[in-house]
Amino acid sequence: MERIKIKKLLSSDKPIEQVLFKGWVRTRRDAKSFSFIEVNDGSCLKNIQVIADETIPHYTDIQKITTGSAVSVTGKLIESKGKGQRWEVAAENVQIISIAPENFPLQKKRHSDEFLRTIAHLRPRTNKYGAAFRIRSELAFTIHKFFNDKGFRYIHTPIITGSDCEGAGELFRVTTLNAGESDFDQDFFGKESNLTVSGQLSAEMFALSLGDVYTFGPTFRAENSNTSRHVAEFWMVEPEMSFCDLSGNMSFAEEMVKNLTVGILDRCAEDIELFARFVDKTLMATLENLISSDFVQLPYSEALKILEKTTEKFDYEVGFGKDLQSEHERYLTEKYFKKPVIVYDYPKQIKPFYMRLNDDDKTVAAMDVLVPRIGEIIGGSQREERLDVLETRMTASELPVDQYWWYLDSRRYGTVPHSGFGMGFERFLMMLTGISNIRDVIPFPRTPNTIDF
RNA sequence: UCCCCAGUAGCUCAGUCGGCAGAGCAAGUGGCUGUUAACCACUGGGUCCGCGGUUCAAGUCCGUGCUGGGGAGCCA
Repeated sequence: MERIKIKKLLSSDKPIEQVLFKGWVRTRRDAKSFSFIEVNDGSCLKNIQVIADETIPHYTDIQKITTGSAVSVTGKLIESKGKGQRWEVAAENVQIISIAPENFPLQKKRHSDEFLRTIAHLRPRTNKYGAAFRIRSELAFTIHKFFNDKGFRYIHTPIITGSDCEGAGELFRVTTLNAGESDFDQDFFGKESNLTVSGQLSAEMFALSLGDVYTFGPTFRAENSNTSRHVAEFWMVEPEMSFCDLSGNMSFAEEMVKNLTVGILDRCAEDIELFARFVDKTLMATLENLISSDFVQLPYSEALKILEKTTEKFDYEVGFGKDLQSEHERYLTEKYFKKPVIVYDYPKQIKPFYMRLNDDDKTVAAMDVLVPRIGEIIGGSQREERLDVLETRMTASELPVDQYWWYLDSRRYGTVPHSGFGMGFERFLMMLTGISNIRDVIPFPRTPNTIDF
């Protein structure tokens, strides 16, 4: 007999004479002449209830089954005689695959996220984390589907890079040298190399050949960040589009955020419901608001005016040339507009060299998408396509221009306006689930001083 | 890296003014029951985060280190 997933069993529209399924026991309760066993196989949030009557083989062994044990069950799928579930399985045979001893850490009660983080290898067996990682998987699929439907090509940009290209923070060194050796000529690549902080520069080359492209892969930052929104290894989605200006970039970001949210609400309704009930009571209202409202498009200079006018007290003052602080961003998106806000045209001195210089010579065509509770979820820009302007800005930023010869080539040969952005995959998951710590939406989080599992 | 808070049973937490180490859940035993975070009774379970100090006496006060959390910066 073929094994059936519990998700399929529970969605059956009629009884089934013979079924076989396997999974892990969440709880067992003894009645007078039989035992209730709840089994979960990870295919969905819900467990299936098994009725193991005392007349079935090995009943005394079945009574020793503990939470966490693995079982294989055959029997009949019947309508439940009890309340609380439509279907249950009248077992004909319950085979114990393995018994979890009494020190199994997950108990039939609520555990704290902090505790579960210390057993990250077991936490996907809980309702909440099982749901979170099913949603994570579905979101990845939905992203690929969205881009594929839009005619974008998926580009695998390098994980190991040869220079401090992106200039976005501290890098993780990649080397085969031994400790104490620092002669990069003798290193594996013959020069200094690091883990990537962004696939953007590579993606630009492919946007300028395949048209619309995206990358979706791991990204590494060696920043000593200790917050609920930062990890050293995370995943980023980076679309890059030729013949697209900042306005098109912003519209596209909004369309993508909405499309992915709608997709997950549709594909993961049951799992999202868990978060709406137990993690964030305002989740559904927040997501409905996100889908139905037009995102605000707000020039940086206008954002400053709003922040200067308000009576809200801030720890940091605002002013042209100063980047918006978290408190400013949160005020704009959570209190002032109460919906997602795209701030654009930032002062050039606080943004990287590759962002296109505006005609005012003071701002660049940058844009950040801010959402309530999370803050910045997307950062992007129209790219500087003019060779002379780009070189000037690189020199001003004291970058080793010669190392970027290949990047500059794209501006020498058939350069065109193009735009793109990076979206934090984990931050998007936080927004979708209401989970407040980024360490809880990635299977095995990497943070300063922590590389367990 | 900076600021703030916390660390007590397997888990969640209480512990008053410095004076015998506690509860619920979990585990074990027994009972009851179409139960559903089942229920009832009993039993076992402690390096009070580590180190140092003050004191007749420290879970409690002081110093220090470690770990975790919240906030900030950096950013996605």
